Amino acid sequence: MNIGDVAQKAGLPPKTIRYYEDIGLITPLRDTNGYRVFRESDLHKLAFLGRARALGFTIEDCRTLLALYEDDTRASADVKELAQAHLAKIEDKIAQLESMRGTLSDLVKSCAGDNRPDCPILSDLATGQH
Amino acid sequence: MNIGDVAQKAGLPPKTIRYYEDIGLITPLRDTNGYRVFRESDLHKLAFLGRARALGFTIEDCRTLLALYEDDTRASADVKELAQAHLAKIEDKIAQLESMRGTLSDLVKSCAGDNRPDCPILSDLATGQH
DNA sequence: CCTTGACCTTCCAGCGACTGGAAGCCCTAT
DNA sequence: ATAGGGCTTCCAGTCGCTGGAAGGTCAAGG
Repeated sequence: MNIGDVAQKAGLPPKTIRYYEDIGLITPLRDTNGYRVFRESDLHKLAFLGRARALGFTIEDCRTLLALYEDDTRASADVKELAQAHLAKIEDKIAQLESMRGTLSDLVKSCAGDNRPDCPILSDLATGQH
Repeated sequence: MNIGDVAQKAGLPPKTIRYYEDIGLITPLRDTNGYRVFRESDLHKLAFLGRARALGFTIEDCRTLLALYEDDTRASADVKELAQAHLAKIEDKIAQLESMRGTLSDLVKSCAGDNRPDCPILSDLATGQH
């Protein structure tokens, strides 16, 4: 398989796949013309990576997850720990964003949004007082 | 005021303040020795920027907000529009993260987290099937 | 056989918003 | 005189790609 095919099947852009090779996540073979040749195992890894990335794992997490996946003697506890730590970070970020949303939506509601210059959004930013 | 003082008062690291000068958000004066000299108005702007950044506005949004703030003839509608667009982005991001959280917390729950290698988290990543 | 166009290759630069570190000047206190 | 802290600039790195340039390769059509 060439990069275009595998990109389509894995749902990842060719650029991303080349990048993953660069950083050593995959190591496809090479044809005599220099083209990358992907095995089924490469495709499988790419799909794995795509799903892990879609869950928000960092590239380094993905590297670890792949290594765990390929290690028959892994302990599921290690995987779970990684996932839990990641989940905690996501929950932190959600909390942050929800706090922003709260403040912002209050501000938006309180702003007339007309031709006049008076604007509680700017006043709040200027003074930190609501 | 020197950069250290203003950093403390504005709650921003000196590095960030220098960066804000680099990109033209503020233009402090200079002492004969080359040190930056901050006026009250600079401090005020920095505090404004700190609050806007804390609400998640991009630097370019902040630039626009500052300009609106300093324009007596602004229409509050312009500010509101910017804030609303930003709010929408935040809500999108929250939705994304919540979807991740949902999947991840299911996976974490389903994983024994013991010494055995069997792990639904890895199976899910490998196959995309739960 | 030649051309066209789609694919592939590498390499370099840029995104956003800083942050770390090096090298060196300045100022104050002892 | 020296020690320390603070200030300066500049360069590089973060993260995960993404865009673009310059050029090689391949299959189909004329």
